[in-house]
Amino acid sequence: MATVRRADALSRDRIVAAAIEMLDATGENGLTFRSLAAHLRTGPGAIYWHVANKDELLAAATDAVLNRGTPASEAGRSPQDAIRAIALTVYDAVEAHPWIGTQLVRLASQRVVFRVFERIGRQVQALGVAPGDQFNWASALLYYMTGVAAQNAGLAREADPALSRHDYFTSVTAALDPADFPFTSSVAAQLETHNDREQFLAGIDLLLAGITTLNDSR
Amino acid sequence: MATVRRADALSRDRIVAAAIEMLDATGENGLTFRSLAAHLRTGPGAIYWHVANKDELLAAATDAVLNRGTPASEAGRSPQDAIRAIALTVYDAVEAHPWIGTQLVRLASQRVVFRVFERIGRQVQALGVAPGDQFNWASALLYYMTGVAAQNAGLAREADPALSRHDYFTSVTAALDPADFPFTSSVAAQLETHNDREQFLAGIDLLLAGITTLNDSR
DNA sequence: ACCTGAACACCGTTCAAGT
DNA sequence: ACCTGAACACCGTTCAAGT
Repeated sequence: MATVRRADALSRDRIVAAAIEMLDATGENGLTFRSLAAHLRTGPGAIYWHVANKDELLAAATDAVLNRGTPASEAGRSPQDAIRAIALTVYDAVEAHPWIGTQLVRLASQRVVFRVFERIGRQVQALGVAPGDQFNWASALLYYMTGVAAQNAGLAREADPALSRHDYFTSVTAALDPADFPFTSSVAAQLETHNDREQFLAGIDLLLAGITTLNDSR
Repeated sequence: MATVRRADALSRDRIVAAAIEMLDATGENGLTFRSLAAHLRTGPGAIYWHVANKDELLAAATDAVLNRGTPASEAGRSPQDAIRAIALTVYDAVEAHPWIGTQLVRLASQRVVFRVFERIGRQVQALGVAPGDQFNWASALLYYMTGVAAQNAGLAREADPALSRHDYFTSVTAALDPADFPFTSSVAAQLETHNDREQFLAGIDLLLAGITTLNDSR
């Protein structure tokens, strides 16, 4: 016999879903056990019956967001395209839920991170990379992805959300002395339209080009 | 006439130095305005006379640590070697002070980050990279570096400090089902000695190889 | 000008008491 | 078994009062 529950009973899933909603709406700083409990029309203590602590809650929310939808099958495309697709999945998830960027770097979320690592690693193998390089190069791809994610999350958390990243970059660089920052200033001056997603992919392509080159020369 | 001060008077520099000391000794979670004030034999309010808030204090501490010592001159070496040296400067600073890793991704520290970006960018220019690629490729190098830094900082903050990262990797992967994680498991099995610093450099070399290859093909 | 430390407005987490 | 909400042990930050 299944346990009888009130229709509005709490559950781990409902709590995680509500947490995601609040994180998306009010950012990382907007989620507290008190605000979450109020949202769920209960007391803060109730949440602890279903979730061990805030770290676990954030990890569960990250996990849920990254595993939404069916993971695109890697069949039928080149390993390079598969890696690009995996990378964009993560990128787009961070774009939609900036707070994940912070979580990917936390201990409680390492299970999710290893899932991405595994998918990347298989494609690195499919590229015919020598066994001795597989770990390093799969790691490089992952570090790059989490690096972008963490930066984006950091800015989303603290910068004015009304500012695009393009605006942000130009406003920060405008404060720099061009005499001390010739490269940054020259680059900022050229910058008309700057697409962050394309820039992210350019980095992935750089790593893929490196893998191809170094792999052939060994 | 210079202002007369007690020998043990507070100053921004003394506060930042004490903060670095405490961050190194007790980690990111060990630094509070109360503990810092106690260390300085004063009240928490006193610190606010010299420092706007905790974000500014952490940014100042990060700035101080990354700018210690004379920045190695880039003269006389190849751009590739110069980039490796810049990357290792950051890596070693994070190794010695793991808490910087978290800061490099925060808004208050962007000034320091742009200093690194500038140094990398000049070397990217020295490599003869086409203007249209300079921004993307310098960014890729920076994102990779901060990605590694943030991961290391995350683990240092939360994992058992007695565990080496090698131990950590094997303990996490041991909990994964080899059937679901064939790549991760195979890689973990091969892993005898795993040098994090060398792995970091392998990623930099991958990016450098990519730059050389893509640059020649355009 | 600079310092003190009590007080304010929060946190995450616990736990006795309820149903 | 599950929920409630007051209470505990903290935070960062402010500010009247001191020197």
